[in-house]
Amino acid sequence: MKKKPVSIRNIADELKISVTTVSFVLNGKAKEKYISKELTKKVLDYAKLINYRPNQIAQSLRTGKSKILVFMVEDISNNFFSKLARIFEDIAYEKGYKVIFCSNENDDEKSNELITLFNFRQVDGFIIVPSPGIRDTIEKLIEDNIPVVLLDRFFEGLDCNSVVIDNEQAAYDATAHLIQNKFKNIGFVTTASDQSQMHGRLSGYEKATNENGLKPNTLQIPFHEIIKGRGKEYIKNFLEQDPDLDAMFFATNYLAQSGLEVLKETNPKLIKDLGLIAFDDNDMFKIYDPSITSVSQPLVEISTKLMEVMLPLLKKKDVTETSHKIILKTELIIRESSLAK
Amino acid sequence: MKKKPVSIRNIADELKISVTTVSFVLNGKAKEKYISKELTKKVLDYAKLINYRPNQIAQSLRTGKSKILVFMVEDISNNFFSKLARIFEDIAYEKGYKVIFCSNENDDEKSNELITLFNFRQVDGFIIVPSPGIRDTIEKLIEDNIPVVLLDRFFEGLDCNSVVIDNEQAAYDATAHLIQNKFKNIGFVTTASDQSQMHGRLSGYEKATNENGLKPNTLQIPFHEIIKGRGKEYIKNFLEQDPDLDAMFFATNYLAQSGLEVLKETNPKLIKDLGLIAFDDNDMFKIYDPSITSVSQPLVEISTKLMEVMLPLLKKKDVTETSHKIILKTELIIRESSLAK
DNA sequence: CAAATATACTAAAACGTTTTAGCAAAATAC
DNA sequence: GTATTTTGCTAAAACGTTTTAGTATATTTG
Repeated sequence: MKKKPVSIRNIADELKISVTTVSFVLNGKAKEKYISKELTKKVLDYAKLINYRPNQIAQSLRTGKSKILVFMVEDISNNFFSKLARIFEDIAYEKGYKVIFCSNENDDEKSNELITLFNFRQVDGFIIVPSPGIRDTIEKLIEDNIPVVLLDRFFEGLDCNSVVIDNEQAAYDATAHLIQNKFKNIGFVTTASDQSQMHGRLSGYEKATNENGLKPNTLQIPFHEIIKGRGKEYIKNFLEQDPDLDAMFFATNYLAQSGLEVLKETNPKLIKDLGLIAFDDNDMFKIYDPSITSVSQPLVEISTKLMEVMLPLLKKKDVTETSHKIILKTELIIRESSLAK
Repeated sequence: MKKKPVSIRNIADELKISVTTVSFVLNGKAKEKYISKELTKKVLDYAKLINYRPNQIAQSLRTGKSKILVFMVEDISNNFFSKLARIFEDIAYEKGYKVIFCSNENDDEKSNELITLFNFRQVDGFIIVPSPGIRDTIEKLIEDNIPVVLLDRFFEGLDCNSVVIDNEQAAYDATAHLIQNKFKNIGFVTTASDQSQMHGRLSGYEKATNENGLKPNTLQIPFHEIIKGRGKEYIKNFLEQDPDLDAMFFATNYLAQSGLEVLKETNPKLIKDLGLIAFDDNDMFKIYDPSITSVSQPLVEISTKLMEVMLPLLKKKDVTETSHKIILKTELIIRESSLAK
C-alpha cells in the first residue's frame, strides 16, 4: 500500500524538536537562525537517513512558487520546436524548474485557454510562441506581473521580453545566396499571416530581390488553408502558373515539407533542377538527394537566452522594469540544392 | 502589481456564507449536501462574475492529487516520441490532466533521478519508456501504488501495465516483404541492448530469414557507441565488409538516419540500388528519392490506449489488481525503396 | 553589575482548499 | 404531540510547508 511519505513533522517528532527548527536547517538557514552545529548535523543526518523529500505542493502553497514553467509552442511535434524543447528542458531542470510543454496550434482560442488553464499562480512563468491575436492576453499577464518571454515572434510595439532571430537578415542572406548562384526567378512561399517573424522573412526576401533587380515572386498561403491541409494545392498552382521559376525559398519547415511533396508528386526532376532553400534545418536535409540548403536557427543559443531572460523575472517582484529583446543570428547551411545548376 | 486571485473565502465573505457551502456548491455537491437552489445559484453566479478559478496547488495539497502526469521518453526531440507526445497531450488535457514531458536519454541514472524528482505524490501517474536498468524502480513505484504505464518496451516477467507494439510481427512482415521482392542478403542494423522491443525486432527478422532459407546478417551496435555518435562508423564498416548486401533494414529511426547518412556520404548510388526499410515512419520518407518504406507505429492508437489504461489506475486505490498488457499492430508503409530493383 | 546583544530554539499563523462532524429548523411519522 | 427524518447550512481540522514573532538563556559591553 501507499506508504505515506515522510514529512518535516516526522523528523521533528523523532528528534523531539520543533518543525520550525527542522525547516530552518533544511533550508540552509541554520547559521542565520542560530541553530547549533550539533543539532544541525543531527537533523541533516536523520533527514538523509529516512530519505526526506519536501512536499513540493505544500511548499508551493506556502511560497506561491510552483517551480514549473510553461513552454507553449505552436506544435510540439514540429521538428524545430521539439528540438528546442529538448534543449530547454535540460537547462530548466538544471535550475530546478520543471517544464510543461503544450501546443497552441497557432490558435488564439487555444492559446487563451491554455494560459487560463495554467492560470495565475500555479505556474511561475511562461515561454510563449504567441498566436497572432493574443496580444491583449500577453499584456494582461505582464500587468499581473507574471513572467513572460515570447519566443520566435513578438508583437510590434508591445513592451515584452522576447527571444527571436533576425528573420529579415536570415531571409535576405538566403535569397542573396540564391541570386549569387545565378537564380533569376526565385519563388518565395510563405503564409499570409500577421506573425512578426513572417513579416521579417518576407521583407528580407523582397529586399534582396529588389536590390538585385529581380522581381519578387511570392506565394502567400492563408494560414487557415494550411491548417486544413490545402497548402499543397496552392503550391502546385503556383508552380504551374509560373513555369519559369528556377528556385524556391520556403519560409517555414512545414512549407518546405509540403513543397517537396508537391515536387516529388508532380515533377520529381524539378527537385534537382530548381534552387531550393528551406527555413529551419531538419536532420533529413543533409541526406536528401540533393541535400537541402537551409536557414538554421541557433537552438542552443535560443534556449540559453530564454532561460537567461526568464531567471531574473522569476526572482524579481516587479516584472516590468526591464524588458529584454534578444535578436539572434541564424546560420545559412549551404548544401547541394542551392548551388548553381 | 500582482492582483491576488480570488479565493473561495472572497466568495463566502461577499455572500455572507461559509466557505464550506461555497466549496460544496462549486464541487457540484449542492444536491447531496442539501444546499438550497437559490443559494446554489447565487454562489455559481457570483463565482462566474468574478471569474473564480480554484487554486490547484491548494486543491492538490488537500486531495493529494496533482492532476499532472509525467510522460517520460527516451528523447522528446525524436520524431517518434514528439509525435506521440503531441497526440497524448490532447487526450490528457481533455481528461483534465496536464503533462510534464521529459527525456531520460535511455540512461538509468537519469531515469531514476527524474522519477525521484517527480517523487511520490506530486505527480498522479507515470507514462514511461523505461531505460534497461530501472526494473527495480518501476517495481517500487508499483509497490508504492503509483500508477505506471510502460510504453514502447517492458520488462520480461514484471507485472506492469504496458502499451507496446508487436515488434516481432512488425519486423517479420517487413523482412518478408523484402524477401518477396527478391532481396537475398538483407542486413539488419540494430542496437545491442537489453530493451524488449529490440529483442522482438531481432527475432522477427531472424524468423523471416530462417523460414526463407536466408542467412541472417545482423549488425548490433552497442548502445553507448551510438550515444557517442559512433553509430555511423559501425554501419560504414558493415557495408564495406559485405559488398553482397542487397538490402538493409534499420531497427530504429535514428539508425535509419545514420544509415542513410553513411550511404549518402560513401556511395549514394546504393540508396537507389539497395532495398531499404526503416522502423518508425518519418514525414520526410515519402519525399525522399526513392521514397522510403517504413514500419509505422499507430500513434493515435498508442496514445489512446495509454490513457485508457492510465485512467482507471488514477481512480483506483489499489493499482496492482489488474495489469493490462496492450500489444498493437504496426503498419508496413510500402514505398519505392523496398521494391524489387 | 545592569543593559545590551548574541545564541538557541519554538508556537502558531498562514497559504486555499476539502471534508468530517454537527447544529438547528422544518417536515414527516407514529 | 413527541420522535424521527429531512433539509440547509457551518465550524474547524487537515494537507505539509515557511515565516513571523516571540521566549529564555548565555555572553559581551561600558
